[in-house]
Amino acid sequence: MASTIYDIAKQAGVSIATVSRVFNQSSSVSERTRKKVMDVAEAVGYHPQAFAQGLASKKNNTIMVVVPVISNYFFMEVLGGVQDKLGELGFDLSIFNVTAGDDLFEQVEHVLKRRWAEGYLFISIHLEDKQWKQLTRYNVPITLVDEHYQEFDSVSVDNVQGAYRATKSLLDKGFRRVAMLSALKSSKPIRDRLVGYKKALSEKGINFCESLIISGESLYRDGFTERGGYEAMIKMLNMDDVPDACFCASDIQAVGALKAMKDMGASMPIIGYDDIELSEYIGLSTIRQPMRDMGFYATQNLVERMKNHDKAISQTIYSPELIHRSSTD
Amino acid sequence: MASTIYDIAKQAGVSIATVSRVFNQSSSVSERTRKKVMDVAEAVGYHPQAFAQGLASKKNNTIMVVVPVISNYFFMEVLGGVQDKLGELGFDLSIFNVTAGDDLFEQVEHVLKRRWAEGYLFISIHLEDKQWKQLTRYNVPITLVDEHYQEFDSVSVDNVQGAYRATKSLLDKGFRRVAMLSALKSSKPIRDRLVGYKKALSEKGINFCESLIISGESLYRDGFTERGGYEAMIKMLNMDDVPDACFCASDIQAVGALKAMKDMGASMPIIGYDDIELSEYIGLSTIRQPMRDMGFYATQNLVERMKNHDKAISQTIYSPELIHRSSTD
DNA sequence: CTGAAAGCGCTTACAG
DNA sequence: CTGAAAGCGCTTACAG
Repeated sequence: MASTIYDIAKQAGVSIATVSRVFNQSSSVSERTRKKVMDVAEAVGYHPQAFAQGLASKKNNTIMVVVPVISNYFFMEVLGGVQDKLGELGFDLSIFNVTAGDDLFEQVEHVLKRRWAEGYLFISIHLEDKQWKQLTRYNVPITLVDEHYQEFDSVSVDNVQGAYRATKSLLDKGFRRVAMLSALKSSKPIRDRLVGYKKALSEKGINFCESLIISGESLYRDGFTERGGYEAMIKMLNMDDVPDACFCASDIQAVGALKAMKDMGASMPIIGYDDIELSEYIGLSTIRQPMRDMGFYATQNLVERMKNHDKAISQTIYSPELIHRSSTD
Repeated sequence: MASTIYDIAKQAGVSIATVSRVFNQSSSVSERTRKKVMDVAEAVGYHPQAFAQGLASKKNNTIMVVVPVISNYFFMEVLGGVQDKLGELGFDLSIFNVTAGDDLFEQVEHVLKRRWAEGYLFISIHLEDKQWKQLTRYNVPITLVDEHYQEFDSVSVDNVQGAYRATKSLLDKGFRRVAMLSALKSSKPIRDRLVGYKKALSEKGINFCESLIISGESLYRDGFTERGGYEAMIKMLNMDDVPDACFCASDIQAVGALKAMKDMGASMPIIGYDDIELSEYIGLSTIRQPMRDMGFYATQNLVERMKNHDKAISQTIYSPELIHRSSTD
């Protein structure tokens, strides 16, 4: 049977308030009392219980991360940054994984209502403005990562800019028929990246051609998978008029695309998006999103807001960086 | 101000016990009463609060996963499986990330003491038998993944066997100087895999040679990184007597090794370990660990134990499978 | 089927 | 610096 604050209090000959104070550093307790309490606590292996502390203090020292799916390179990297910061600050991490089938907004509201955490980090959760607006009434610290809404702090990367740079880098090399290896068309990153792609084309006076936007059939993880990239590239190589070069919506899709080219004995310059750790090792040119930094900074920002609810809202937008490697040589 | 069970009770004209019952499905409440309560609850957006439920019921519907580091392919895959199962069962997921610098056992005890969860999944947490033994006194459901101790349920893969098969596959092809691209020597997986490697050698009557066990310098994540593999392969290629073939302790290291070979204009058959999703796409031969299944099954097992503390302890050991791809052709 | 009441293990003004 | 006491928002026998 685990011991409670009452057991410790009795054994140490003090009140439960004192025991509580000892475990909450801050308050004043004489060194002698503190030691007495700690000795007893250690002897029986006592530790305050998270529930009870949470109920009584309305704090639980927990940050909740809400993501679409954990097993994805982008989230993995962002989470790495989140953890680095959280470890530093001594907060606990909880993860809520929204499921694909059900209503996203409902799930998000559910998380907020249950009040599991003191602060929430929403990673790649895309809602409509009026839905975000509704969430403001929960009046709880929220930081958005890879999304943007004016009433919450956010940390994101300019997707339009990134896609623009990627596409432009290909056009600058003289390629004219530049395809975009896409994914689920309705997804936010795809929509933004398509805009950047078009922008680069039009700047060069090249007409946009719908048939050059190609995606695979498998829509698991919205198509941001090796398989999605593989399928799309196969399609591309089977076109009557094969594209000259290709901008891939993510590095992981580019990995699949590379395999497809190999299997088909074809070759074409391609550039990815993300710069996952792996890309350096397979020589993939790409657009770098500072994923780890985003997670790190977003967490820091969130904790600051938790301490000061009235601080001005900050929108941090990273500039994506073009990374040249052999895949576009 | 969020509403409580009292507000709902008052507005619905019932007792708080009844409101509580409505939210706990199980108990009997007349359809009329239930509806009345639900209507009010919905109107004000009421939801029971996790803390209070936890305190009162000693349950919190949460499973805690304890891992060394999230941002790692192996854990990511295992976590994917955990999530699949958890979603199905309606449990919440919490993650505790043990930090590298501090005492592992202390951290693990800390997690258990705080009683955050109803069940714990320890992934790749390696302790000594007597330490595991000590944890049994917490008397809480624990399932081990990628580790083994007789008093807890566990799900693991036979590392000795896997390394043996990998090495043997190379020897069977006629290679004699087969190196092992290693990582932190003191880590459990490395120790086990070394045993399998040696076993395969001795079976063929080949002497074990210490100088063929090579690892990189960077020990971030115990050396299980692209960089670790890269550095090790560079060393290998610079040896006076370059090995004929190489068994890599993980796929991710193999990715680095492949790059090193390319950079050095060298080539050598290599086989990895894990079979991360990527491997198929880069043609890496490897030993498959069913990571997703392991996470899935371990979670199921844990939940079963949570429901029945007295069920017999089960040790599930998966057999690693040899996957042939082009890297060993 | 429903209510009154005790209790879960803490925190935190309020006094002293 | 320390204690008595109220309260956090629920659950759950116990009665009826």
